[in-house]
Amino acid sequence: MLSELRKTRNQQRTERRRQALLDAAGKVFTRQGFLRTLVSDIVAEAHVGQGTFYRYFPDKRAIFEALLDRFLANVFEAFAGMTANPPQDQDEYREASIAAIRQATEILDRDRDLALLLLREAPTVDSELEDKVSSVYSALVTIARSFLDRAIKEGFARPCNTELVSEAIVGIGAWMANAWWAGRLPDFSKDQVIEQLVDFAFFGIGSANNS
Amino acid sequence: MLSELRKTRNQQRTERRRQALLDAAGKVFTRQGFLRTLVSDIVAEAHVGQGTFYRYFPDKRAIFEALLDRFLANVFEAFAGMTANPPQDQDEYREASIAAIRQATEILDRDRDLALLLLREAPTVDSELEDKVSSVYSALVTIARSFLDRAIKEGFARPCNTELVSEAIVGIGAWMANAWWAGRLPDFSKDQVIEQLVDFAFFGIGSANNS
Amino acid sequence: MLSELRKTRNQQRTERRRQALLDAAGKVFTRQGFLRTLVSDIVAEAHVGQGTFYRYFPDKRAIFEALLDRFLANVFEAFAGMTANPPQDQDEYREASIAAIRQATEILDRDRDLALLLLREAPTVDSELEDKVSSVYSALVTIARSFLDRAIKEGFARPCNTELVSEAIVGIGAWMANAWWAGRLPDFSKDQVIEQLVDFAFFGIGSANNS
Amino acid sequence: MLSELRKTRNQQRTERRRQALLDAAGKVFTRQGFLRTLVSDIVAEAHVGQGTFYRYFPDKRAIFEALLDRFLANVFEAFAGMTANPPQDQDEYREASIAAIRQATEILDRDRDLALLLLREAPTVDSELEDKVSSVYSALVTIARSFLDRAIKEGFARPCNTELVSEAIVGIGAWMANAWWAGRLPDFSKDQVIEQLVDFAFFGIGSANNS
DNA sequence: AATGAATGAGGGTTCATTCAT
DNA sequence: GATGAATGAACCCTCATTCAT
Repeated sequence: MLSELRKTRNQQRTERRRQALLDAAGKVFTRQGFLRTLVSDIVAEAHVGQGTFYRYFPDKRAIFEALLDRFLANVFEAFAGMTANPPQDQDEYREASIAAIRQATEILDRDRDLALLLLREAPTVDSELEDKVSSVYSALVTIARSFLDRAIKEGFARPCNTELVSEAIVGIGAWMANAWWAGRLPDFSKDQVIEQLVDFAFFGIGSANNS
Repeated sequence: MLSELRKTRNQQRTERRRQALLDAAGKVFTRQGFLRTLVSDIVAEAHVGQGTFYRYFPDKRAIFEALLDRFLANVFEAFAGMTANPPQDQDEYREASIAAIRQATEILDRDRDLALLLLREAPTVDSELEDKVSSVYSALVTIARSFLDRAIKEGFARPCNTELVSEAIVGIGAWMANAWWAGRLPDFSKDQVIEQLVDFAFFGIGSANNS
Repeated sequence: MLSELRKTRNQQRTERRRQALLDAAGKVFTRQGFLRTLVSDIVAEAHVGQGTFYRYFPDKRAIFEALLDRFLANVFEAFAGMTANPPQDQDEYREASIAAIRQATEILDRDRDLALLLLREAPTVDSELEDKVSSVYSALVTIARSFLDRAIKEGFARPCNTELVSEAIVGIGAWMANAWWAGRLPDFSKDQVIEQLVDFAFFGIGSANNS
Repeated sequence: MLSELRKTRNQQRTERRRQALLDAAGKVFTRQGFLRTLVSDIVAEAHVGQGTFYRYFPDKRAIFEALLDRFLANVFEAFAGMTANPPQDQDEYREASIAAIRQATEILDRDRDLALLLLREAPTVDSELEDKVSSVYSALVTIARSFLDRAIKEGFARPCNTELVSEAIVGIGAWMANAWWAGRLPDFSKDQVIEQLVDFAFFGIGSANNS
C-alpha cells in the first residue's frame, strides 16, 4: 500500500511530466505547425519515449486542444481585470482602454508565437476547436459590448448597434495583434499601435470640421 | 500532325477538365478542409481516374494553390473598380465606400464558403501560401491607404497614421466578412452590417457632444 | 483497294518506324539502363506518340528483346568468317586468331555501349533473355572448340579438355572486352590487349625453361 | 533508464532481426531478382510487418547493398589467405593456385545462388554498386598480379604484361565460376574444372613440340 | 509507469497500357 | 495508322498507435 505522501509525489510527477509534454508540443507546433508536427517530434522534444505520450494524451489532436485550453485560460485571465473600475468620462474611458489593452498584450506577449499558431490553426483542425476559439472571441465581444452599452447610456459614446460595433472592435484588436506579431508592422512600437487604434475606434476617420 | 481545329478543341477540353478538377477540389476542400481531403476524394468528386489528377497538378498542395490563385484573382477584380471616381466630400466618400464594399461582397459571396476556407487554411499549409494571402491584404491596405491619404489632404478626414489605420480598416472588413460568412452575425442583413461598419469607421464610437 | 505499290510503301514506312523505335530504345537503354527506362522515355526519344509504341511492340521487354536479337545477329555475323581458312601451323593459327578477334571487335565496336548494356542486363530481365545470351556464348564456345580440336589433332596444340578450355577462351574474350569497353584498361591499345591475350592463351604464364 | 544487460539484449535482438531480414531478402532476391522483388515480398518472407523493414533499411536498394557488402566481405576473407606462403618453383606455384582456388570456392559455394545474383545484378542497379563490384575484381587482380610479378622475377613464369594477364586470369576465374554455378558445365566436377583451368593458365593451349 | 520496437492501414505517386478521336 | 489523354492497378513509404519488456 502506498503512503499518502508517496501518492502525492507520484501525482506531482505525473503533472510535471504532463506539463513538460505540453511545453514540448508548444515548441514543436510553433516551429512546424499542426499539420507537419509528428507525435515523434513531440516526444523527441520532451525527451520521453514514444509510448509515454499515449499515457497522457489520447492523440495529437488532444494535446493540441490541451495547449489551446491552457492558452485560452490565459486570455480570459488577461481580460478579466477589464471589467473593474468603470470610467466616468470619454477621456477616462479612452485611457482605461489603452491601459487594459496594454496589460492584456503584456500577458499574451510571453507566448506570442504559440498564441498566433493556436488562433490560426485551431479552427482548421476541427469544428470543436473552431468553436472554442469562437467562444473566446464572443466572450471578448460581450465584454466590449457591456462597456460600450454603458458608455452610450452615460452619454459619452455615440449610439450605435453595439453588437456589430463591439464585434468590429474585437476584430481590430485581433487583426492588429496578428499583424503586429506576424511582423507586418515593423515601423511601429506597440504603444504607438495601441494609441492609434484606440483613437481610430473613438473618433473614426471622419474630420470634426465636416460634421 | 493534328489540324489546328483539332488542337484547339483539345486545348479547350484540357482546360475544361482542369476547371472541373478545380471545382471538384473546391467542393471537397470546403466540405472537409485541406487536412482531411485526400486526392482520391477529389478525383471521386470529379469522376476522373486517380492518375488523371497527376496530369493536371503535381500534388494536393498544387491544386489548393491553383484554387487560391483563382480566388485571389477574383478578389483583385472585385476591388479594382474602387480606385475610380474620387469622392468630393465626406458624404460622397461614405456613400462610395458603402457602394464599393457592397459590390465587392457581391462578387465574393458567390464562393463564400470556399473563400472562407482558402483564407483560413492557406496560411497553415505553407509559408508560400501564407505570403500569397498576406500580399492580398497588403494590396487592399495600399488601396485603402491611398483613399485615406487623399481624404486627409482634401480636409474631410481626421489626420492620423494612415499606415496603421488603413490596416485596421482592412482588418475590420476581413474580420466582419469572416464573422458574417461563418454565421456569427445571424441577426443582421448584409447591408446593415456594411452601413454600421462604415459609420463606425467614419465617426468612431466617440459622441459628438463630448469632443 | 490499295495498289501493290501503295502497300509496299506502307510496309517500308512501318519498317522504318520500327527501326527508329529500336534505335531510340537503344539510346535510352544505353543511357539509363533497362530498369530506369520508361516507355515514355523511348517514345520521346523517337518523337512518336505514346500509343504508337504499342502498335510495334507489346511492351518494354519486347523492344529490349528485339534490340538484343538485332545485336546477337551482328555478333554471329561477326564471327561467321572465322570458320574459313583453317591454319596450317601454330604461328598461322595464332595470326588467324588475332586477325579474327580484331575483325570481330571492329564490328562490335560500333555499338559498344549498347553491346555492353545488352550483355549485362539481358540476363537480369528474364530467364528467356538469359538463355538467349547464353546460347550465343555457347555458339562461340562451339566455334572455338572446333578450332581447338582440329589444332590438337593436327599436333600444334597441347591436348586438353577442349570443352572447358574453349569455354575459358571465350570467357577471356568476353571478360576483357567488357573490361576494355568499361574503361578499366585505359593504358593499353586494343591491339596490345588482343596480342597479349592471344599469347597468354597460347603459351600460358609458364616459362619454357621450367618445363 | 535501462540496465546494461537489458540494453545489450536489445542490441542483440535488433542485430538478429537485421540478419533475419537480410537472409529473407537474400532468398527473395535469389528467387525473383532485384527487379521483380517487392519490399512486401521480403517482409512476408521474414514474417515481419511492412513498417519494420523501414526501421532497418531505408529502401529496397539499401538492403540489396547490405547484402552485397556482406557477400563481398566473405569474398575478401576467402582470398585473404592466398597472400601467405610464397611458392618456390612452378610446380609449387601451380599446386598453391589449385589449393587456393579450391578453398575460395569452398567458402563461396555456401551462397552460390546469391553470389551469382549479386554479382550479376548489382551493376545494373546503380553505378555505386557497380563500382563496389568492380573494386572487388580490381582487388583480386592486384593479388593475382603480385603473384605473377614475383613468379616472373623468380624465373618460373614467362615475362608478359602482368596488368593485362592478371586481369585475364581473374576473368577466367569469375567467368568459369559463373558458368559452373549457372549449370553450364554439367559434365565436370569442380576439381576437374579447377585443374584444367590452372593448366590452361600455366601452359596455354600451345604444344611444347611446336615451340 | 516508462519505453521504444513493431505494426499495418492508409495515403501519395508512378507508369504501363488502353482507347476515343 | 497515329496520337496522347485517361486510366487504375501496383507499389512505396509514413506514422499514429499498440504492446511486450
